Amino acid sequence: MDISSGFTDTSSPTSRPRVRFAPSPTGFLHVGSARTFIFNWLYARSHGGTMILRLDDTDVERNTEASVSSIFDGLKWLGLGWDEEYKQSERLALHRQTAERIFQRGLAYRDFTPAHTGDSEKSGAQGTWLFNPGMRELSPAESDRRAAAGEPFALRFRVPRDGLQVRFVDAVYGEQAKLAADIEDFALLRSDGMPTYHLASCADDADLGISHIIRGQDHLTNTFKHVLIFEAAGAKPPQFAHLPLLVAPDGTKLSKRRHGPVVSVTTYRDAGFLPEAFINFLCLLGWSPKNDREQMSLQELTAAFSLEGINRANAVVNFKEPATTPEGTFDPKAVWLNAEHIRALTVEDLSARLLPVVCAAGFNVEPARMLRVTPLIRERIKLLRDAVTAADFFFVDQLPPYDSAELIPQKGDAAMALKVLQRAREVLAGVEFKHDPLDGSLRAAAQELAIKPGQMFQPIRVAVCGRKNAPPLFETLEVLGRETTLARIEDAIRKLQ
RNA sequence: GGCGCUAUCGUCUAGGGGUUAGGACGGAAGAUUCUCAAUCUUCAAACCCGGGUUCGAUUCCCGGUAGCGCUACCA
Repeated sequence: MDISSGFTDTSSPTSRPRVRFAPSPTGFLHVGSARTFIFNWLYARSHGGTMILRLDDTDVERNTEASVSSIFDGLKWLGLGWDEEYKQSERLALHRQTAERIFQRGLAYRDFTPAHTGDSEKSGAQGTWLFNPGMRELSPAESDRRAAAGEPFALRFRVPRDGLQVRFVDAVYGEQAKLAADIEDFALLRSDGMPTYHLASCADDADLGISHIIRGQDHLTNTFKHVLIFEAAGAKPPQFAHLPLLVAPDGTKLSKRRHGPVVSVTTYRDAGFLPEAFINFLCLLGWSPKNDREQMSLQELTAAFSLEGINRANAVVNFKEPATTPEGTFDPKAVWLNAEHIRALTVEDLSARLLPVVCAAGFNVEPARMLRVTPLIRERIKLLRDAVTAADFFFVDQLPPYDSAELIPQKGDAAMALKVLQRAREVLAGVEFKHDPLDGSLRAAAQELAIKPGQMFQPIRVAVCGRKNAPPLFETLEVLGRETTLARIEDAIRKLQ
């Protein structure tokens, strides 16, 4: 008889799914984990379900507090939140009870073999890797005797060795089947009594009433073991949905060691990504709304999300391998999406997000001023950080030094630049500092000097901005004001003389 | 090695027995413009290979190849 699950969806249409994100605190939150969190969250929200955060911290050796706070930092930035929170290390009693129940049913056995020291004899004689010979067949009496004598043991699942097929249906990968004979007698309890990931995870999933397990595809083959555990523990396995993995351009799975900080969520935060843009980007990796939509708000994503839209092939996060320049390393699509989301923000909202970034860069900026500058740079920045270089001249008293040759307009010379600036000084002393009057008077001045408007504007632009590429001139002058403008033109004239 | 999964432009993807194989990012060219952006237009760019099935396969099946995953008293 086959052990199977998931062939029928017994959940009624009205039942609320319960999903969980279960990171193990052994490192920072990386982008693949973030995407798993997001997909779970989206599924829960789009079905009126419950999102659960569970720290899978059964590996005492490798867990760190720093990792816990790093994961919370990342999740907090995403801003999605969750409904319930658990820590596996606080649920050990449940895990042991579950192990005991499985053992009592004869579906697990004690393995007194000393813990493996390494990868040793895995590829040895065929079949021997499946279990430790001798232990599986130990008589109950002998097993009890050695246990009573205090001999340490690991508890192993007694995987059926007949022709049994373990089956489940994956919402993404379809029907899955595997011969139990190809599954090793995996451990449930370590010799120190601590549960393994497989046991703790299944025991908790059952106990917490998890209805859908949405996780990385690296767990696809583990799921056969999990189905075995659920059944042995007398629990109905939940629905499964495995997500294609996020990989680096070289095809290998993302790792900080190999690929650097681009795999950490906080790197995106610190570079000035909008969380909603980052979420949008991650959603497009391995999932598609199938309608050519790309830029989507969280509401739109929630409405569009479905397990059917998830595809099966690994997705490359297309960052540049040598993580040299911070901005140049990100996937160009992520950067583009961020720019799209920036433009979708109201000026007030964008301004409020820009302010702390600019202040953190060392500029002393009033909120009111930021609000006036924001419309001038919003189409010129892709990451929030870009505001620092795009708008610096609005925030300083003294312009940083620039080459006076920059003041010379196209097809002109220093004499023309000087003439332009001197005329501009006169004009700007009298005109009202509003877009239209500035436009009109400066164009008129160009005509008087018999030069093109561009030749008139460029020296002024460089004089007030300190560089050639900048926001539109009249709006810029408006924000800068007469005093600053005239002072900077004065400086420019001095540079030319 | 064993077992499992996957394969459409450089990247993310849509599609699906008969299509000019669609979109997006990035790239190139052009338009617009006071510079830069933004915007608009255009262009280049893909069905891994081999067998079947079929009137017809990129699509369905099988095999190969490649990549990835699991194969721990890690998760």
